[in-house]
Amino acid sequence: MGTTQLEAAPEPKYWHLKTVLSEALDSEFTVGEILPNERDLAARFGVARATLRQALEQLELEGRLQRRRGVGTTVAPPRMGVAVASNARDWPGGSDDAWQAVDATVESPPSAVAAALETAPDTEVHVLRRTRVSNGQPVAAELLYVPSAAAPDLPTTDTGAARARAVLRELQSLGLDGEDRAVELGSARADDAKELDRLPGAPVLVVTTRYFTHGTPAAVSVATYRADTCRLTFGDTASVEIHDAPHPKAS
Amino acid sequence: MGTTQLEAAPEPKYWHLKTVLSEALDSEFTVGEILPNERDLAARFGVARATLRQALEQLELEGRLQRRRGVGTTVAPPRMGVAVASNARDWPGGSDDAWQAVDATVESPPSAVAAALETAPDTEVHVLRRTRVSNGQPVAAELLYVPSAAAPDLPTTDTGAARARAVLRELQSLGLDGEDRAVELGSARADDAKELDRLPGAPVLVVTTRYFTHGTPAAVSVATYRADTCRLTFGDTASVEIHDAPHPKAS
DNA sequence: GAGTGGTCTAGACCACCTC
DNA sequence: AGGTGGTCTAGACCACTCG
Repeated sequence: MGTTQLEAAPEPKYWHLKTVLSEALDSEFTVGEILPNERDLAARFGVARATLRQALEQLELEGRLQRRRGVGTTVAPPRMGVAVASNARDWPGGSDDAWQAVDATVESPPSAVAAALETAPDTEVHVLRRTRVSNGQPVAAELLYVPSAAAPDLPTTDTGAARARAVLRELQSLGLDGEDRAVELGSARADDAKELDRLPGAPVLVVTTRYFTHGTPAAVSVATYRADTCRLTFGDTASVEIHDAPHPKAS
Repeated sequence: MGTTQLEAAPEPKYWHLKTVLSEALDSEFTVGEILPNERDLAARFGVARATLRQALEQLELEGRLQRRRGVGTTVAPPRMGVAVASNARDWPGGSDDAWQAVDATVESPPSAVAAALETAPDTEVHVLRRTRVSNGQPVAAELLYVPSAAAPDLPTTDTGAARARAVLRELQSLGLDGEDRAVELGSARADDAKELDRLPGAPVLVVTTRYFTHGTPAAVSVATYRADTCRLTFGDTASVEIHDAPHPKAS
Protein backbone atom coordinates (compact mmCIF):
# COMPACT_ATOMS: atom_id res chain seq x y z
CA MET A 1 0.00 0.00 0.00
CA GLY A 2 0.95 3.63 0.30
CA THR A 3 2.77 3.01 3.56
CA THR A 4 6.33 3.68 2.57
CA GLN A 5 8.66 3.01 5.45
CA LEU A 6 7.21 4.99 8.33
CA GLU A 7 10.36 5.18 10.39
CA ALA A 8 11.10 1.97 12.16
CA ALA A 9 11.35 3.07 15.76
CA PRO A 10 8.56 4.72 17.73
CA GLU A 11 11.19 5.53 20.32
CA PRO A 12 9.56 7.07 23.38
CA LYS A 13 9.81 10.83 23.45
CA TYR A 14 11.36 10.95 26.89
CA TRP A 15 14.05 8.53 25.78
CA HIS A 16 14.93 10.56 22.75
CA LEU A 17 14.83 13.71 24.86
CA LYS A 18 17.20 12.19 27.34
CA THR A 19 19.65 11.43 24.56
CA VAL A 20 19.43 14.94 23.17
CA LEU A 21 19.86 16.50 26.59
CA SER A 22 22.71 14.19 27.41
CA GLU A 23 24.59 15.29 24.33
CA ALA A 24 23.85 18.91 25.08
CA LEU A 25 25.24 18.46 28.57
CA ASP A 26 28.45 17.08 27.14
CA SER A 27 28.97 19.81 24.64
CA GLU A 28 27.24 22.97 25.78
CA PHE A 29 27.28 22.99 29.55
CA THR A 30 29.87 23.02 32.25
CA VAL A 31 29.70 21.41 35.67
CA GLY A 32 27.65 23.42 38.10
CA GLU A 33 25.90 25.37 35.41
CA ILE A 34 22.21 25.85 35.94
CA LEU A 35 19.70 24.67 33.33
CA PRO A 36 16.59 26.52 32.22
CA ASN A 37 13.62 25.66 34.37
CA GLU A 38 11.40 22.70 33.57
CA ARG A 39 8.53 24.72 32.14
CA ASP A 40 10.80 26.52 29.72
CA LEU A 41 12.62 23.37 28.71
CA ALA A 42 9.37 21.53 28.11
CA ALA A 43 8.11 24.37 25.95
CA ARG A 44 11.36 24.53 24.05
CA PHE A 45 11.18 20.84 23.18
CA GLY A 46 7.45 20.92 22.58
CA VAL A 47 6.52 18.33 25.18
CA ALA A 48 4.50 18.29 28.37
CA ARG A 49 6.35 18.99 31.56
CA ALA A 50 5.75 15.45 32.79
CA THR A 51 7.54 14.08 29.75
CA LEU A 52 10.44 16.44 30.17
CA ARG A 53 10.63 15.44 33.82
CA GLN A 54 10.83 11.78 32.88
CA ALA A 55 13.96 12.53 30.88
CA LEU A 56 15.45 14.64 33.67
CA GLU A 57 14.77 11.88 36.19
CA GLN A 58 16.77 9.43 34.12
CA LEU A 59 19.65 11.83 33.81
CA GLU A 60 19.58 12.48 37.53
CA LEU A 61 19.60 8.72 38.15
CA GLU A 62 22.70 8.49 36.01
CA GLY A 63 24.38 11.20 38.01
CA ARG A 64 24.39 13.73 35.20
CA LEU A 65 22.07 16.25 36.82
CA GLN A 66 21.26 17.47 40.26
CA ARG A 67 17.84 18.93 41.01
CA ARG A 68 16.90 20.86 44.12
CA ARG A 69 13.44 22.06 44.93
CA GLY A 70 13.15 25.80 45.09
CA VAL A 71 16.54 26.21 43.44
CA GLY A 72 16.84 24.61 40.04
CA THR A 73 18.56 21.94 38.01
CA THR A 74 22.32 21.97 37.72
CA VAL A 75 24.88 19.93 35.86
CA ALA A 76 26.39 17.43 38.25
CA PRO A 77 30.11 16.74 38.50
CA PRO A 78 31.26 13.21 37.64
CA ARG A 79 30.50 10.73 40.37
CA MET A 80 33.10 10.52 43.07
CA GLY A 81 34.81 7.24 43.78
CA VAL A 82 34.12 6.13 47.33
CA ALA A 83 36.24 3.35 48.77
CA VAL A 84 34.06 0.69 50.32
CA ALA A 85 36.59 -2.06 50.80
CA SER A 86 40.30 -2.25 50.46
CA ASN A 87 42.65 -5.17 50.75
CA ALA A 88 43.54 -4.11 54.28
CA ARG A 89 40.62 -5.37 56.33
CA ASP A 90 39.74 -3.63 59.51
CA TRP A 91 36.89 -3.24 61.94
CA PRO A 92 34.63 -0.26 61.56
CA GLY A 93 36.03 2.56 63.62
CA GLY A 94 39.59 1.52 62.81
CA SER A 95 42.41 3.91 62.20
CA ASP A 96 41.74 5.16 58.69
CA ASP A 97 38.00 4.97 58.85
CA ALA A 98 36.02 7.52 56.87
CA TRP A 99 32.99 7.41 59.13
CA GLN A 100 31.76 9.77 61.78
CA ALA A 101 29.85 8.39 64.76
CA VAL A 102 26.56 10.14 65.43
CA ASP A 103 24.89 8.26 68.23
CA ALA A 104 24.09 4.87 69.65
CA THR A 105 21.16 3.06 71.18
CA VAL A 106 20.33 -0.45 72.29
CA GLU A 107 17.42 -2.10 70.50
CA SER A 108 16.20 -5.34 69.01
CA PRO A 109 17.33 -5.35 65.40
CA PRO A 110 15.06 -5.84 62.37
CA SER A 111 14.57 -9.51 61.64
CA ALA A 112 16.76 -9.46 58.53
CA VAL A 113 19.65 -8.13 60.60
CA ALA A 114 19.09 -10.66 63.37
CA ALA A 115 19.31 -13.37 60.74
CA ALA A 116 22.55 -11.96 59.39
CA LEU A 117 23.97 -11.80 62.89
CA GLU A 118 22.76 -15.34 63.54
CA THR A 119 21.18 -14.26 66.79
CA ALA A 120 17.67 -14.78 68.09
CA PRO A 121 15.33 -12.13 66.69
CA ASP A 122 14.69 -10.53 70.09
CA THR A 123 18.30 -10.26 71.22
CA GLU A 124 19.14 -6.65 71.89
CA VAL A 125 22.09 -5.16 70.07
CA HIS A 126 23.94 -1.89 69.98
CA VAL A 127 22.76 0.21 67.08
CA LEU A 128 25.27 2.85 66.03
CA ARG A 129 24.45 5.56 63.59
CA ARG A 130 27.32 6.90 61.52
CA THR A 131 27.66 9.16 58.54
CA ARG A 132 30.27 9.54 55.91
CA VAL A 133 31.30 12.75 54.24
CA SER A 134 33.43 13.02 51.13
CA ASN A 135 34.45 16.17 49.28
CA GLY A 136 32.34 18.16 51.70
CA GLN A 137 29.17 16.27 50.85
CA PRO A 138 27.35 13.63 52.85
CA VAL A 139 27.61 10.44 50.83
CA ALA A 140 26.40 7.71 53.12
CA ALA A 141 24.47 6.91 56.28
CA GLU A 142 25.08 3.72 58.19
CA LEU A 143 23.45 1.63 60.84
CA LEU A 144 25.93 -0.64 62.54
CA TYR A 145 24.57 -3.49 64.61
CA VAL A 146 26.79 -4.98 67.29
CA PRO A 147 25.48 -7.73 69.56
CA SER A 148 25.95 -6.85 73.19
CA ALA A 149 27.98 -10.04 73.53
CA ALA A 150 30.71 -8.47 71.41
CA ALA A 151 30.83 -5.30 73.48
CA PRO A 152 29.51 -6.26 76.88
CA ASP A 153 30.43 -3.88 79.62
CA LEU A 154 30.04 -0.27 78.69
CA PRO A 155 29.48 2.77 80.81
CA THR A 156 25.76 3.09 80.29
CA THR A 157 26.14 6.66 81.42
CA ASP A 158 27.55 7.65 78.06
CA THR A 159 25.07 8.67 75.45
CA GLY A 160 25.18 9.68 71.82
CA ALA A 161 28.40 9.82 69.92
CA ALA A 162 30.55 9.14 72.96
CA ARG A 163 28.77 5.87 73.54
CA ALA A 164 29.11 4.96 69.88
CA ARG A 165 32.84 5.50 70.04
CA ALA A 166 33.05 3.34 73.12
CA VAL A 167 31.41 0.45 71.29
CA LEU A 168 33.76 0.90 68.35
CA ARG A 169 36.74 0.80 70.70
CA GLU A 170 35.52 -2.51 72.06
CA LEU A 171 35.43 -3.96 68.57
CA GLN A 172 39.07 -3.11 67.86
CA SER A 173 40.18 -5.55 70.51
CA LEU A 174 38.55 -8.51 68.81
CA GLY A 175 40.15 -10.61 66.10
CA LEU A 176 38.71 -9.99 62.68
CA ASP A 177 38.83 -13.06 60.51
CA GLY A 178 36.59 -12.25 57.61
CA GLU A 179 34.15 -9.95 55.88
CA ASP A 180 31.12 -10.55 53.77
CA ARG A 181 29.60 -7.92 51.57
CA ALA A 182 26.54 -7.36 49.42
CA VAL A 183 25.44 -4.40 47.32
CA GLU A 184 21.91 -3.77 46.13
CA LEU A 185 19.70 -0.96 44.99
CA GLY A 186 17.27 0.56 47.46
CA SER A 187 15.40 3.73 48.15
CA ALA A 188 16.24 6.03 51.01
CA ARG A 189 14.13 5.78 54.13
CA ALA A 190 13.01 9.11 55.54
CA ASP A 191 15.76 9.23 58.18
CA ASP A 192 18.55 8.31 55.80
CA ALA A 193 17.24 10.73 53.21
CA LYS A 194 17.52 13.56 55.71
CA GLU A 195 21.07 12.58 56.56
CA LEU A 196 21.95 12.43 52.86
CA ASP A 197 20.25 15.71 52.01
CA ARG A 198 17.88 14.03 49.57
CA LEU A 199 14.16 13.42 49.39
CA PRO A 200 12.76 10.20 50.79
CA GLY A 201 12.75 7.49 48.16
CA ALA A 202 15.92 8.72 46.50
CA PRO A 203 17.90 5.87 44.97
CA VAL A 204 20.65 4.53 47.18
CA LEU A 205 23.18 1.75 47.02
CA VAL A 206 22.79 -0.39 50.10
CA VAL A 207 25.98 -2.08 51.22
CA THR A 208 25.52 -4.80 53.81
CA THR A 209 28.71 -5.93 55.47
CA ARG A 210 29.18 -8.70 57.99
CA TYR A 211 32.29 -8.81 60.15
CA PHE A 212 33.33 -12.21 61.45
CA THR A 213 35.27 -13.18 64.50
CA HIS A 214 35.88 -16.83 65.36
CA GLY A 215 33.78 -17.71 62.34
CA THR A 216 30.62 -16.04 63.59
CA PRO A 217 29.25 -12.61 62.75
CA ALA A 218 30.31 -10.03 65.31
CA ALA A 219 28.83 -6.98 63.62
CA VAL A 220 26.62 -6.10 60.68
CA SER A 221 26.73 -2.79 58.90
CA VAL A 222 23.97 -1.53 56.62
CA ALA A 223 25.29 1.50 54.79
CA THR A 224 23.23 3.48 52.30
CA TYR A 225 25.19 5.49 49.75
CA ARG A 226 23.75 8.18 47.52
CA ALA A 227 23.44 6.44 44.18
CA ASP A 228 23.43 9.68 42.23
CA THR A 229 26.77 10.99 43.40
CA CYS A 230 28.76 7.89 44.32
CA ARG A 231 30.70 5.19 42.55
CA LEU A 232 31.63 2.49 45.04
CA THR A 233 35.16 1.21 44.65
CA PHE A 234 36.51 -2.12 45.81
CA GLY A 235 40.16 -1.82 45.27
CA ASP A 236 43.07 -4.09 45.25
CA THR A 237 45.17 -1.41 43.74
CA ALA A 238 45.25 2.32 44.09
CA SER A 239 42.07 3.63 42.58
CA VAL A 240 42.47 5.46 39.34
CA GLU A 241 39.59 7.53 38.13
CA ILE A 242 37.94 5.76 35.24
CA HIS A 243 35.75 8.71 34.51
CA ASP A 244 38.63 11.03 34.16
CA ALA A 245 36.87 14.25 33.40
CA PRO A 246 38.28 17.37 35.01
CA HIS A 247 36.56 18.50 38.18
CA PRO A 248 36.01 22.21 37.75
CA LYS A 249 34.44 23.57 40.86
CA ALA A 250 30.88 24.75 40.98
CA SER A 251 30.38 28.43 41.45
CA MET B 1 -5.01 30.81 66.82
CA GLY B 2 -7.68 28.21 66.09
CA THR B 3 -5.18 26.07 64.22
CA THR B 4 -4.98 23.11 66.53
CA GLN B 5 -2.36 20.66 65.38
CA LEU B 6 -3.13 20.13 61.71
CA GLU B 7 -1.23 16.87 61.36
CA ALA B 8 2.45 17.43 61.09
CA ALA B 9 3.30 15.58 57.93
CA PRO B 10 1.78 16.21 54.51
CA GLU B 11 3.41 12.98 53.45
CA PRO B 12 3.10 12.51 49.69
CA LYS B 13 0.27 10.22 48.69
CA TYR B 14 2.49 7.96 46.61
CA TRP B 15 4.82 7.50 49.54
CA HIS B 16 2.04 6.54 51.89
CA LEU B 17 0.60 4.33 49.20
CA LYS B 18 3.91 2.58 48.78
CA THR B 19 4.02 1.85 52.50
CA VAL B 20 0.50 0.48 52.52
CA LEU B 21 1.15 -1.69 49.48
CA SER B 22 4.43 -2.88 50.89
CA GLU B 23 2.73 -4.08 54.03
CA ALA B 24 -0.02 -5.71 52.02
CA LEU B 25 2.60 -7.55 49.98
CA ASP B 26 4.16 -8.89 53.14
CA SER B 27 0.95 -10.10 54.68
CA GLU B 28 -1.58 -10.80 51.98
CA PHE B 29 0.30 -11.91 48.91
CA THR B 30 2.59 -14.73 47.99
CA VAL B 31 5.49 -14.68 45.56
CA GLY B 32 4.37 -14.88 41.96
CA GLU B 33 0.84 -13.83 42.74
CA ILE B 34 -0.64 -11.35 40.32
CA LEU B 35 -1.95 -8.02 41.56
CA PRO B 36 -5.11 -6.27 40.39
CA ASN B 37 -4.47 -4.06 37.38
CA GLU B 38 -3.38 -0.47 37.78
CA ARG B 39 -6.74 1.08 36.95
CA ASP B 40 -8.51 -1.01 39.55
CA LEU B 41 -5.85 -0.42 42.18
CA ALA B 42 -5.94 3.33 41.58
CA ALA B 43 -9.71 3.37 41.91
CA ARG B 44 -9.58 1.27 45.06
CA PHE B 45 -7.18 3.69 46.72
CA GLY B 46 -8.94 6.75 45.34
CA VAL B 47 -5.94 8.16 43.48
CA ALA B 48 -5.07 8.87 39.87
CA ARG B 49 -3.34 6.12 37.98
CA ALA B 50 -0.18 8.20 37.68
CA THR B 51 0.04 8.42 41.45
CA LEU B 52 -0.52 4.72 41.88
CA ARG B 53 2.14 4.08 39.27
CA GLN B 54 4.63 6.23 41.19
CA ALA B 55 4.19 3.92 44.16
CA LEU B 56 4.50 0.79 42.02
CA GLU B 57 7.64 2.12 40.40
CA GLN B 58 9.29 2.51 43.79
CA LEU B 59 8.32 -1.00 44.79
CA GLU B 60 9.66 -2.35 41.52
CA LEU B 61 12.91 -0.46 42.10
CA GLU B 62 13.18 -2.15 45.46
CA GLY B 63 12.67 -5.53 43.89
CA ARG B 64 9.29 -6.15 45.48
CA LEU B 65 7.28 -6.19 42.28
CA GLN B 66 7.73 -7.21 38.71
CA ARG B 67 5.70 -5.57 35.96
CA ARG B 68 5.38 -6.78 32.43
CA ARG B 69 3.55 -4.98 29.69
CA GLY B 70 0.59 -6.87 28.34
CA VAL B 71 0.72 -9.27 31.26
CA GLY B 72 0.40 -7.64 34.64
CA THR B 73 2.10 -6.94 37.94
CA THR B 74 3.33 -9.81 40.04
CA VAL B 75 4.95 -10.16 43.43
CA ALA B 76 8.67 -10.64 42.94
CA PRO B 77 10.72 -13.24 44.78
CA PRO B 78 13.48 -11.95 47.06
CA ARG B 79 16.50 -10.76 45.16
CA MET B 80 18.99 -13.44 44.33
CA GLY B 81 22.54 -13.17 45.55
CA VAL B 82 24.94 -13.03 42.64
CA ALA B 83 28.60 -13.55 43.35
CA VAL B 84 30.66 -10.81 41.74
CA ALA B 85 33.99 -11.42 43.41
CA SER B 86 35.33 -14.13 45.61
CA ASN B 87 38.62 -14.46 47.39
CA ALA B 88 39.89 -16.73 44.62
CA ARG B 89 40.85 -14.32 41.87
CA ASP B 90 40.79 -15.50 38.34
CA TRP B 91 40.66 -14.20 34.81
CA PRO B 92 37.29 -13.97 33.14
CA GLY B 93 36.62 -17.22 31.36
CA GLY B 94 38.36 -19.20 34.10
CA SER B 95 37.23 -22.55 35.33
CA ASP B 96 34.23 -21.72 37.48
CA ASP B 97 33.08 -18.72 35.53
CA ALA B 98 29.37 -18.01 35.45
CA TRP B 99 29.47 -16.26 32.10
CA GLN B 100 28.52 -17.37 28.63
CA ALA B 101 30.37 -15.96 25.65
CA VAL B 102 28.13 -14.56 22.94
CA ASP B 103 30.40 -13.02 20.37
CA ALA B 104 33.46 -10.91 19.77
CA THR B 105 34.55 -8.06 17.57
CA VAL B 106 37.54 -5.77 17.26
CA GLU B 107 36.85 -2.05 17.73
CA SER B 108 38.18 1.10 19.25
CA PRO B 109 36.77 1.28 22.76
CA PRO B 110 34.79 4.18 24.22
CA SER B 111 37.11 6.82 25.62
CA ALA B 112 36.32 5.97 29.24
CA VAL B 113 37.39 2.39 28.63
CA ALA B 114 40.54 3.45 26.82
CA ALA B 115 41.42 5.54 29.85
CA ALA B 116 40.84 2.60 32.18
CA LEU B 117 43.02 0.41 29.99
CA GLU B 118 45.65 3.13 29.87
CA THR B 119 45.85 2.83 26.11
CA ALA B 120 45.60 5.47 23.43
CA PRO B 121 41.98 6.24 22.61
CA ASP B 122 42.21 4.87 19.08
CA THR B 123 43.91 1.58 19.90
CA GLU B 124 41.75 -1.29 18.76
CA VAL B 125 40.77 -3.90 21.28
CA HIS B 126 38.86 -7.14 21.36
CA VAL B 127 35.31 -6.54 22.54
CA LEU B 128 33.65 -9.65 23.90
CA ARG B 129 30.00 -9.82 24.71
CA ARG B 130 28.99 -12.22 27.44
CA THR B 131 25.83 -12.88 29.38
CA ARG B 132 25.19 -14.38 32.73
CA VAL B 133 22.22 -16.49 33.70
CA SER B 134 21.22 -17.39 37.21
CA ASN B 135 18.22 -19.41 38.31
CA GLY B 136 17.07 -19.56 34.73
CA GLN B 137 16.96 -15.78 34.37
CA PRO B 138 19.36 -13.48 32.57
CA VAL B 139 20.93 -11.34 35.27
CA ALA B 140 23.76 -9.54 33.57
CA ALA B 141 25.26 -8.50 30.26
CA GLU B 142 28.93 -7.75 29.93
CA LEU B 143 31.30 -6.07 27.55
CA LEU B 144 34.86 -7.25 28.06
CA TYR B 145 37.63 -5.19 26.52
CA VAL B 146 40.97 -6.85 25.88
CA PRO B 147 43.77 -4.97 24.15
CA SER B 148 45.09 -6.86 21.19
CA ALA B 149 48.49 -6.76 22.83
CA ALA B 150 47.26 -9.17 25.49
CA ALA B 151 45.85 -11.62 22.95
CA PRO B 152 47.78 -11.01 19.78
CA ASP B 153 47.66 -13.84 17.33
CA LEU B 154 44.24 -15.28 16.86
CA PRO B 155 42.70 -17.16 13.99
CA THR B 156 40.81 -14.32 12.42
CA THR B 157 38.74 -16.91 10.69
CA ASP B 158 36.83 -17.59 13.85
CA THR B 159 33.80 -15.47 14.45
CA GLY B 160 31.23 -15.05 17.17
CA ALA B 161 31.32 -17.11 20.32
CA ALA B 162 34.21 -19.28 19.13
CA ARG B 163 36.40 -16.25 18.67
CA ALA B 164 35.38 -14.95 22.10
CA ARG B 165 36.42 -18.20 23.70
CA ALA B 166 39.73 -18.04 21.90
CA VAL B 167 40.45 -14.62 23.39
CA LEU B 168 39.50 -15.86 26.84
CA ARG B 169 41.86 -18.81 26.46
CA GLU B 170 44.67 -16.40 25.68
CA LEU B 171 44.00 -14.54 28.90
CA GLN B 172 44.34 -17.64 31.06
CA SER B 173 47.98 -17.93 30.17
CA LEU B 174 48.83 -14.51 31.58
CA GLY B 175 49.71 -13.83 35.18
CA LEU B 176 46.94 -12.05 37.08
CA ASP B 177 48.29 -9.83 39.77
CA GLY B 178 45.36 -7.68 40.79
CA GLU B 179 41.81 -6.58 40.33
CA ASP B 180 40.08 -3.28 40.68
CA ARG B 181 36.35 -2.92 40.94
CA ALA B 182 33.70 -0.20 40.99
CA VAL B 183 29.94 -0.39 41.30
CA GLU B 184 27.54 2.34 40.31
CA LEU B 185 23.95 2.85 39.32
CA GLY B 186 23.11 3.18 35.67
CA SER B 187 20.27 2.68 33.25
CA ALA B 188 20.23 -0.04 30.67
CA ARG B 189 21.19 0.85 27.13
CA ALA B 190 18.91 -0.53 24.48
CA ASP B 191 21.16 -3.49 23.66
CA ASP B 192 21.73 -4.48 27.27
CA ALA B 193 18.05 -4.05 28.03
CA LYS B 194 17.19 -6.56 25.33
CA GLU B 195 19.71 -9.04 26.70
CA LEU B 196 18.28 -8.59 30.20
CA ASP B 197 14.67 -8.83 29.12
CA ARG B 198 13.87 -5.36 30.40
CA LEU B 199 12.87 -2.05 28.84
CA PRO B 200 15.58 0.44 27.92
CA GLY B 201 16.35 2.68 30.85
CA ALA B 202 15.74 0.00 33.43
CA PRO B 203 17.95 0.48 36.49
CA VAL B 204 21.11 -1.58 36.45
CA LEU B 205 24.15 -1.97 38.64
CA VAL B 206 27.23 -1.36 36.55
CA VAL B 207 30.29 -3.23 37.72
CA THR B 208 33.54 -2.09 36.18
CA THR B 209 36.46 -4.45 36.75
CA ARG B 210 40.05 -4.00 35.73
CA TYR B 211 42.39 -6.97 35.57
CA PHE B 212 46.07 -6.27 36.00
CA THR B 213 49.08 -8.11 34.78
CA HIS B 214 52.59 -6.82 35.40
CA GLY B 215 51.00 -3.81 37.05
CA THR B 216 49.14 -2.64 33.99
CA PRO B 217 45.52 -3.23 33.00
CA ALA B 218 45.19 -6.22 30.71
CA ALA B 219 41.40 -6.28 30.49
CA VAL B 220 38.43 -4.21 31.50
CA SER B 221 35.00 -5.63 32.06
CA VAL B 222 31.84 -3.53 32.16
CA ALA B 223 29.03 -5.70 33.45
CA THR B 224 25.47 -4.47 33.88
CA TYR B 225 23.35 -6.39 36.36
CA ARG B 226 19.58 -6.12 36.67
CA ALA B 227 19.15 -3.96 39.74
CA ASP B 228 15.64 -5.17 40.41
CA THR B 229 16.45 -8.85 40.76
CA CYS B 230 20.06 -8.95 41.88
CA ARG B 231 22.00 -8.46 45.06
CA LEU B 232 25.71 -8.40 44.29
CA THR B 233 27.81 -10.33 46.76
CA PHE B 234 31.48 -9.87 47.47
CA GLY B 235 32.34 -12.74 49.67
CA ASP B 236 35.19 -13.73 51.82
CA THR B 237 33.11 -16.43 53.31
CA ALA B 238 30.40 -18.66 51.97
CA SER B 239 27.46 -16.44 51.22
CA VAL B 240 24.56 -16.81 53.57
CA GLU B 241 21.27 -15.35 52.53
CA ILE B 242 20.57 -12.26 54.54
CA HIS B 243 17.07 -11.98 53.19
CA ASP B 244 16.17 -15.42 54.34
CA ALA B 245 12.62 -15.60 53.15
CA PRO B 246 11.50 -18.91 51.71
CA HIS B 247 11.55 -19.13 47.93
CA PRO B 248 8.22 -20.63 46.95
CA LYS B 249 8.11 -21.11 43.25
CA ALA B 250 5.90 -19.06 41.03
CA SER B 251 3.04 -20.83 39.35
C1' DG C 1 -10.10 -8.36 20.47
C1' DA C 2 -9.78 -7.70 25.22
C1' DG C 3 -6.80 -6.57 28.80
C1' DT C 4 -2.40 -5.18 30.52
C1' DG C 5 1.31 -1.90 31.51
C1' DG C 6 3.85 2.23 29.05
C1' DT C 7 3.68 6.93 27.26
C1' DC C 8 1.87 11.52 26.96
C1' DT C 9 -0.92 15.65 27.73
C1' DA C 10 -2.50 20.12 29.91
C1' DG C 11 -3.58 21.63 33.41
C1' DA C 12 -3.54 22.60 39.01
C1' DC C 13 -1.68 23.19 43.48
C1' DC C 14 2.02 22.55 47.00
C1' DA C 15 6.67 22.89 49.46
C1' DC C 16 10.75 25.03 49.41
C1' DC C 17 14.34 28.54 48.50
C1' DT C 18 15.91 33.14 47.57
C1' DC C 19 15.51 37.93 47.26
C1' DA D 1 6.58 37.65 46.45
C1' DG D 2 8.14 35.21 42.84
C1' DG D 3 10.40 31.32 41.01
C1' DT D 4 11.84 26.58 41.39
C1' DG D 5 11.10 21.61 41.46
C1' DG D 6 7.59 18.03 43.59
C1' DT D 7 2.96 16.13 43.63
C1' DC D 8 -1.44 15.10 41.67
C1' DT D 9 -5.32 14.78 38.49
C1' DA D 10 -8.33 12.89 34.64
C1' DG D 11 -8.19 11.95 30.83
C1' DA D 12 -6.13 9.81 25.97
C1' DC D 13 -3.69 6.75 23.07
C1' DC D 14 0.00 3.20 22.20
C1' DA D 15 2.60 -1.39 22.47
C1' DC D 16 2.40 -5.67 23.95
C1' DT D 17 0.55 -10.42 25.34
C1' DC D 18 -2.64 -13.88 25.23
C1' DG D 19 -6.74 -16.62 24.53
